Amino acid sequence: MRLSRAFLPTLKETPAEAQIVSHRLMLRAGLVRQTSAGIYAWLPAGLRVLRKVGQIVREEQDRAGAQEILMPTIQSADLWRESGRYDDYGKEMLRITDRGERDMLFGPTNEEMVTDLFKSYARSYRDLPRNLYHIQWKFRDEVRPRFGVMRGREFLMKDAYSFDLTPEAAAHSYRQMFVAYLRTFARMGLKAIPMQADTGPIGGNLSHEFIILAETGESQVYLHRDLLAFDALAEAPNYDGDLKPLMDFWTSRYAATDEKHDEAAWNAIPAEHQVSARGIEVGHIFYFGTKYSKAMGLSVAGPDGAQVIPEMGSYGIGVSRLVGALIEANHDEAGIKWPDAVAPWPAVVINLKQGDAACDALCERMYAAIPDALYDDRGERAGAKFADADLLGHPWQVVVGPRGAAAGRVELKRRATGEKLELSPEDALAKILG
RNA sequence: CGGGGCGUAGCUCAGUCUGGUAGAGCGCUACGUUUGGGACGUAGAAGUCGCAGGUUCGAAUCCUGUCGCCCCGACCA
Repeated sequence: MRLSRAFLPTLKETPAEAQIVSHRLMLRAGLVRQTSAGIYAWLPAGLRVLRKVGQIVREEQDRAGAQEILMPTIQSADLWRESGRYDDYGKEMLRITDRGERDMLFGPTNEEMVTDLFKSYARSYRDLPRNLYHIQWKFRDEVRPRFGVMRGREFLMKDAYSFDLTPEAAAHSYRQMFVAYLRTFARMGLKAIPMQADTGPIGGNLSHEFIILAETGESQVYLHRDLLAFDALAEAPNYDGDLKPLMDFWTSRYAATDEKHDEAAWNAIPAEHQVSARGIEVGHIFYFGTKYSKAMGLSVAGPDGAQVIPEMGSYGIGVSRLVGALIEANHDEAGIKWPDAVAPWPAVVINLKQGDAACDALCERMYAAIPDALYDDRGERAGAKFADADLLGHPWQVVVGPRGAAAGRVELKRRATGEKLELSPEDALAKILG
């Protein structure tokens, strides 16, 4: 994409409504535009990130054996009356009436719908286990939206729903998602720590929140320092095998949010291993048994012919929230520092002197050689281009000036570290593409 | 939902107390000079002062209502 033709409206000053750093940078870098409280339009750069995040989520869900579907945003109130949640949900649910005076709603989540959907087809235990997910916009009419896309009213979420014959099988499905989540966040360059969460009426220990550490996090969290050194991508998991050892490993150190914090267990940890910080919840998984399957009349024939009510779990990842969270975790004074995996563009080629034949030629050559690169071919001054490049946070900046072009050299800057190298075009390409 | 604050040019804001018919910086357009970290000069374009009533000879300014947005708290992926 040539910047001279791109819809990439960057701002020098921060709009007054933005308080936290990710919100400020998302507005300044032209990633999103607020259209109402907690509702955002995604501009080209932001949409690219949103899609990359979603794609990583999708790949890891598929790898773990979940299957993608796409359910509607608008749901019938009748579905929610079956589970009893229509009255329970309160004003957070956006209720709509259609032209036929039917009660509808903009879905805040999809347990009812997916259970009803699955019920239409599942007949026998042979139809289990199954895990269905979708990545869809949700709406929760928050009393007080804030923090930009991290706490919006409309948000993009991946939600998966597992159906199993027995609690033991459901626990396996749960572990599959647990492991898939570790990999998903790690691939985005995030250290997401699983922390035990409230399980509601089911009990047990099958509910975890995945939390990343950031100064602007919404909740206080406590964890053992070892967890920060664990590598979620160290080995490719066998999703059909026994995942319990892996999950046990990840839950072997203390990690808790404020609500679940246990002072006694915390004090047992040597002070130098204690980490107390703010955290952002980016994922939440839980097992809830037959709550919805029972209420919605989902049952299948078991091996012995008797009807069995499937055990269910649900698994959420805040896809749009992650875009904000990624910025919270990767930025400096000048702007965003995108991890390679989610950057809107892998590199920007900065032409410091349009009209200089050698400069133009070398830029065109670099631009053509880097797949999906951005080319700053605007007639701006160098400082403006550098400032925009730092703000947009492209992982690599390929700076081509008249002196370097004449000598057959480019300057390669790594945004994450600030490291700058004078290289031949070939060596620069090797570093970027390597 | 309780408490507080703010709506004036694309963005950041001044002007409101003390009514007299709209300003600055940035951004934008044109031209010239510049050109490796958000240049300078000259000339321009751009606002029904959130909206609706009211008071007044006259309202961005005073009064009433209303809508929107933000912050703190309670709540939440």
